[in-house]
Amino acid sequence: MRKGEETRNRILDVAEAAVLQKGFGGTSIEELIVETGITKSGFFYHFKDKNELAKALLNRYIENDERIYDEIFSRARDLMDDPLQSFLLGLKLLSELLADLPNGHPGCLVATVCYYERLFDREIQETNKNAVLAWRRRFGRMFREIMAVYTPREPVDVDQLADMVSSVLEGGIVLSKTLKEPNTLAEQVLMLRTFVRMLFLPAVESPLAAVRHDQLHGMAGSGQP
Amino acid sequence: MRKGEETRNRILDVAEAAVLQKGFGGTSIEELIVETGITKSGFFYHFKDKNELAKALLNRYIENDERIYDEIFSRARDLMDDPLQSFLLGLKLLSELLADLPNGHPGCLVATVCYYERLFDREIQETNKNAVLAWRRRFGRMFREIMAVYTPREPVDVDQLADMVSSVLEGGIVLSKTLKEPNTLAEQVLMLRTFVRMLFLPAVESPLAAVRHDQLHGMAGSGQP
DNA sequence: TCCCTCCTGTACCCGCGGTACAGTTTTCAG
DNA sequence: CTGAAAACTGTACCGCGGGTACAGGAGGGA
Repeated sequence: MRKGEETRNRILDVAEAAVLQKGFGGTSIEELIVETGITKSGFFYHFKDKNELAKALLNRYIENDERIYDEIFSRARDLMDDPLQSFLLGLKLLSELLADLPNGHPGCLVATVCYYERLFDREIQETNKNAVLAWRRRFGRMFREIMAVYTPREPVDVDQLADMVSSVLEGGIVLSKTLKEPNTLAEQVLMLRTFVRMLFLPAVESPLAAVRHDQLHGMAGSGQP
Repeated sequence: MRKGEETRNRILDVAEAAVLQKGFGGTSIEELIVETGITKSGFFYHFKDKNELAKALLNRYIENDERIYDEIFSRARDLMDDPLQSFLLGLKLLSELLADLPNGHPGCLVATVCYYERLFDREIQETNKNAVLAWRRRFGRMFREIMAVYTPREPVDVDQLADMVSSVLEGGIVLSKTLKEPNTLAEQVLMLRTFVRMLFLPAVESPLAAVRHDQLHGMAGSGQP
C-alpha cells in the first residue's frame, strides 16, 4: 500500500522530467521502466496505459503548481497588507524562485498537453483547460482586491489582466527553454511586475510614491547577485 | 523539378497542421502519406527521415512568420510616421489578424520544437533559438527607435521589453489553444499594447492624449464584432 | 533516344505500446 | 505466526509505425 505509492511517484518523477524534455510521444515506456528500475509488468500494474500516466502526471503537476502559488502569494500577503504591494512582492518572490532553479524552468506540462491535444481524451483536455481557468480565477481575485483600492490608469478587463500573468509565464518558459537562458523567464516576470506597478501606481510625484519606487527598484536589482 | 516542389509543399502543409495538433511524436508518417495521397517511398524520396521533415517544417514556418511580421509592421510604418504610434498600430493590426483566424491560432512550431527538444539534432535546436533571437532583434530595433523619441516612464531593458512581445504571443497561443477561446490571444496582444502605450506615453492630461485614449479604447472594443 | 526527376510497389527489420496471464515476493492486519 | 491482499516479476506474443533496401515505371526535357 505505502510501497506502491512510492513506486508510483518514482515513475511519475521520471516520466515528468522525460515528458517535459521530449513530449509525450517522444517518451517511451521502455525508458521509464529502465530509469525507474521496474519491469514492464510493474509499470502497467500502476498505469493501465499511457493515457492514464498522462492523466496522473498532469493532475500531480497542477496540484504542485497550485501549491507553489498558494505559498508564494500567501507569504507575500503576510508581509504586505496592501493588496497591490502584496501582489508586487509575490511577483518578486516568484521571479527569485524561478531565477534560483539551477537548470532553468523544466517546462510546463499544461503547455505540453496543449501542444499534444488530439492524442489524449476529453478528460485530460478538460483538466488542462480547468488549470488555466484556475489561474485566471486566482490572479483575477488578486486584481479585484487591488482594484477595490486602486484605480487603474487605463481601463482593463480583470480576466484579461489575470490571463496576462499566465501568458507571460507560459511564454517566458518557452523563451527561456529555447534560448537556454534561465534568467529570461525571471526577467519576464519582473517585466510583468513593472506593467502591474505602472498600471495601478500614480505617476511618481508624491514623496510616498517616490520612496516606494526606490524601494521596489532596489529589490528588482537584487535578483541576480 | 516544379512538380517535386509542389508535392513537397503539400506534404509540409499536411505535416504542419498535424504536428501543431499532436506534436512530432504524435504525428505518424503513415497518416501524412494517406492525407497527401502519396506512397511511403514517395515520402522518403522528399525527406530522408522525420528529422529532415522537422527541419524543413521549422524553416518554412519561421520564414512565413517573419514575412507576416514584416508585412504588418511595414504597413503600420507607412501609415504612422511616429515610431511609437506605428508600433502601437502594428500591435493593433496583429491582434485583428489573430482575431480573424477562423479556428484560432493553430499553434507555434517554435514552441512545439521547444517542448520536444531532445529528439532533434543540434541544428534544429539552433534554428529554433535563432528564430527567438530574431524576434528579440526585430522588436528590440523597434523599441530602440521609440526610445530615441520617447523616454520610458520606468527604466527598462530593451531586450527584455522585446522578449515581452514574444512571451505574450507564445503564452497567449498556449492559453487560447488550451481554453479553445480564439479571442484570448488577440486580447493578450491588446493588453501588451496597453503596456507599451503606458510605458511611453505621458499621463493622460493633454487634449491630444485624451483624444488618443478614447480612440484607442474604442478600437479595442471593435476587435470582436 | 536517353537520362533525370519523381515517384510506385514490395518486402522486410526492429522498437515500442499494449495484452495476457501465471507465478513470486512483500506487506500488513488479525 | 498466518494468510490474504498488494506489489510486483517473467515470458510470450501482437500490431503499428519508423525506417531501409531496392527494383522498376511514368513523364519530360536536351
